[in-house]
Amino acid sequence: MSEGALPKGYEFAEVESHWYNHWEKESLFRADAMGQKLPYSIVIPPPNVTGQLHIGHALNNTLQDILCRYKRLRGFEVLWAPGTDHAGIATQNVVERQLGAEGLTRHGVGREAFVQRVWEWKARYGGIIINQLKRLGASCDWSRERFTMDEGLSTAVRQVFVSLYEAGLIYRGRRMINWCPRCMTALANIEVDGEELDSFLYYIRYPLPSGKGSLVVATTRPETMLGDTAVAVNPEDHRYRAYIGQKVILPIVGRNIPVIGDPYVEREFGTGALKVTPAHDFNDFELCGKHHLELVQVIDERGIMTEQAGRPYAGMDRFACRKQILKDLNKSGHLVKTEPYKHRVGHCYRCHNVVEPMLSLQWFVATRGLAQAAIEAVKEGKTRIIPAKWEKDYFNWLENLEDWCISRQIWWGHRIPAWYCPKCNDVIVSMEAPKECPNCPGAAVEQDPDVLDTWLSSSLWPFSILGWPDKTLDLEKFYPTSVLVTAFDILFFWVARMMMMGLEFMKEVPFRQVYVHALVRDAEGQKMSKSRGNVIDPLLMMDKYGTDALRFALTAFAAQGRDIRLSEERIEGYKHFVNKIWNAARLVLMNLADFEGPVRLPEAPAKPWEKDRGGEVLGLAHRWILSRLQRVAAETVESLDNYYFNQYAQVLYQFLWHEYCDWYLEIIKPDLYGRGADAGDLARSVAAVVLEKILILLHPVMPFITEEVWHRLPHTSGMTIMKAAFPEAQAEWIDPEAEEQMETLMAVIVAIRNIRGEMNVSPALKVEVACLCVQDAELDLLKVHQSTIADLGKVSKLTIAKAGKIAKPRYAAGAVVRNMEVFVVLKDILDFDSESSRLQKELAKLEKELGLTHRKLSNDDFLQKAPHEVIEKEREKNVRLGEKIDKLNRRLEIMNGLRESRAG
RNA sequence: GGGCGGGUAGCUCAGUGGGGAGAGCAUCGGCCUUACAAGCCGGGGGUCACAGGUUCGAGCCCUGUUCCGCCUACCA
Repeated sequence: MSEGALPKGYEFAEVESHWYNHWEKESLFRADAMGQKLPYSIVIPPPNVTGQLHIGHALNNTLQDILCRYKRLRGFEVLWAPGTDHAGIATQNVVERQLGAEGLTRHGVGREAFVQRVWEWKARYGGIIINQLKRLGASCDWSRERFTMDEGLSTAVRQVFVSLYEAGLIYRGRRMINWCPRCMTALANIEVDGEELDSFLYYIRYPLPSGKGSLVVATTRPETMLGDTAVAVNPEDHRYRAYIGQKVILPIVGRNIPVIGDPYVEREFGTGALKVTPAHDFNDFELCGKHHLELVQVIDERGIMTEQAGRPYAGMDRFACRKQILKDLNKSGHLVKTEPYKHRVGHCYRCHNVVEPMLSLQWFVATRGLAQAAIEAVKEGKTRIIPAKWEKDYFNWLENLEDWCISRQIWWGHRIPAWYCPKCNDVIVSMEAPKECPNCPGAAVEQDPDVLDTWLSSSLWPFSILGWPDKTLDLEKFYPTSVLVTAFDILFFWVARMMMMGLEFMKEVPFRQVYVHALVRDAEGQKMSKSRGNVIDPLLMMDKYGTDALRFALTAFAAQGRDIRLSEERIEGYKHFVNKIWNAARLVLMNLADFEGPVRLPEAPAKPWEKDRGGEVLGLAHRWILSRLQRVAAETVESLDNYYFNQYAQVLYQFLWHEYCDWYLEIIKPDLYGRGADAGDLARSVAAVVLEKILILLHPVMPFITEEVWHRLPHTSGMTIMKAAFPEAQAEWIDPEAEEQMETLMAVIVAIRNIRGEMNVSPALKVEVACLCVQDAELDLLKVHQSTIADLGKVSKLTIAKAGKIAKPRYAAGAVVRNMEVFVVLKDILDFDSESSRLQKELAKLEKELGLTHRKLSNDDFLQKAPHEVIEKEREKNVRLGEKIDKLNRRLEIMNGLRESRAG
């Protein structure tokens, strides 16, 4: 990858692996906690150790990488701290499946051996996602890579548990929780996904013992009737008021159960009568407490009907039982009717099985106080959520937060540091295992078999990854972190909990800002998922189009507050942009190959272009491109500082392609080829310098091609682009005059091309052009740049004259540009009809515009109330349009005259 | 039920203090012009969902309607 002319094609695969290895070898991602630079830090949202890089990761990490690379270029001490999450249930499930394939079960192999298996699995496959992140170009400091089950992080978890327990913020209690019968563990409320199901509402008759009358209840879960211990009605409901206090017979079972009154019951829903199953429903459990009802558990932890469900149901699967019950109720005439019904049913977020509400002894975090602090920190602006609309959801969630169930009945995870004495039943919570019960000398204690919710360890991530509970230099330098970059789907799972824990244990927010980015969806707006089969695999995309193209595509679509609809074609499209960069570089470097002189940009005095630089006066195109470069640099900073990633991508795309390539390089080609007046070094210097700056500006989003081309530039002498100086915008190079003049010049050229195109003149054919100017300034401008006009407009003979000094060419198509008239002479080929219709079309457009300005200017209210500048602008526009229209009208008259004379 | 976001060119979307409707892709026409056909040059295409309102002026602000998407909730 040496200097010199570039190969014809850009070989991204080779380049990407080469440079990534180089960066790692040179430790360019490593942060120095002792460094003097200002810190900028991000902790990665740790991917599951079982994870495969999906498109969401690709977006998330591309954005983080952009920020990190950008901040490095701007002189910050950047730490992007990476790692993976042990993902308790998910990982356990993966290894269980693996065991299953071998005909084994986790209970069969036993706890210790199973956990050993998981570690082996992790050693073997845990690095996959990390390598995929590297493939993406992620500039994480891998020397600081952590895993949530590392020794240090495990210590942090225990420390947190013990502290919260001692502070009374962790407690153990028997409560109603969500239970996954597949994973065989408790879940936190947030880990339950409500999925809408097409189901049925079943109406079941509960007769009165007297035989006279009955109550009909409506339910979606008929199998739970086996555990009913009451029927509830609304006490205000006159239909049922008389039943309150009486008993009804539970069909099939034959048990008498009371009818109770409670305002919780909705009169309008179903029949207005509700069957109460306290052991299997959150609300029914509430009623049970309030009305002192019995509690009958008919479904067990595996989702199997219990003995209490009675024959023949005991031992049946809960769904099989539902079918059987319906059959039986139907037979006995208790099933009144069945109607289709759509409702939401809780599913395990890991295995998607239907969860069961269950009464269970679990550990909880009391969240009220922690949540309050997390709310206040955002309200006080200590942490800013961007875009701000997410703050509302954040507040809302925290305000309604219930206690967090943190114990899981699985084996893979941080074991709960609680021990029980079988003799005195005391609970000992401590960092290390106690040798014996402190109350009962000699009594061995047993550790709680459960492990902690994965999200508990994740909630410590911003400080545990930096070494807490030790007082480390990393914590000192990099906590609080600068920003957390995440999708909204883990705002509550993770972000809110990090806020709570950070504030509790560090007494300081974990991050100054939270940037919430979009979700990547497919082209139809559907969430990407394997089951839908609509996933775009980022690895495949990198294989096909290169990492830079994928990153650029994601970035270009990362507008705030909107989901991304991604399709493969768009990624492919940005491969063209990568190609464009490569070819622009080829052109420049081709001409630098034999370039002896130093590549240099003149120093920037107050007005650099007014000084004679040893015979080299900076020409218009150079002044213009350098001026535009300053603005683009400023826009880059503005975009990235505000997380307008799409704007960042688009500004650079536009600048490189449509200004630098389409105009600047085209204009200086004669110089590069040694034919122009300004021949030589200056054009090469400016072209190379601007290219170099563009590469730096693009580097955050396209790290690979920028580094590769950078090294081919003659003056970078082996230095990495990662250590280049960021091209801060320099006001003294901003040159409004050059911008204005270039615009005029470009407008003239576009006018010529436009006529050629519309009149179907072959690009191979050079034409004669006349430009008639009113103003001296424009006349001079065109004269100075006549060779450029001739080159880019493909002009054989260019006449530039003061209006009125020469006659307007007769057999020509014309256009009005600013105060000038541009004519393309088409002596033999002019088609009067098409030219006249072209002019008419143009006229119609202008007249419509004129009508609008005219209406505004004849409106007194407008003249009185609008700001002066706006009125002035409108007046100028009015005059300009009027003149243009006059000219076109005259032109049209001539055209018509010519047509008649030719016809005659 | 509540909340949020969206409806702008054929498609996907920008439009971040109200003041001339934009881009990319697609499409059409013309070009192998020695960086690039993965390219160059040019063209066409929009009642900014609908209806009101505020304003001299609304894609943008307000109200209502409608369609789509998402999030949330204890009507079983």
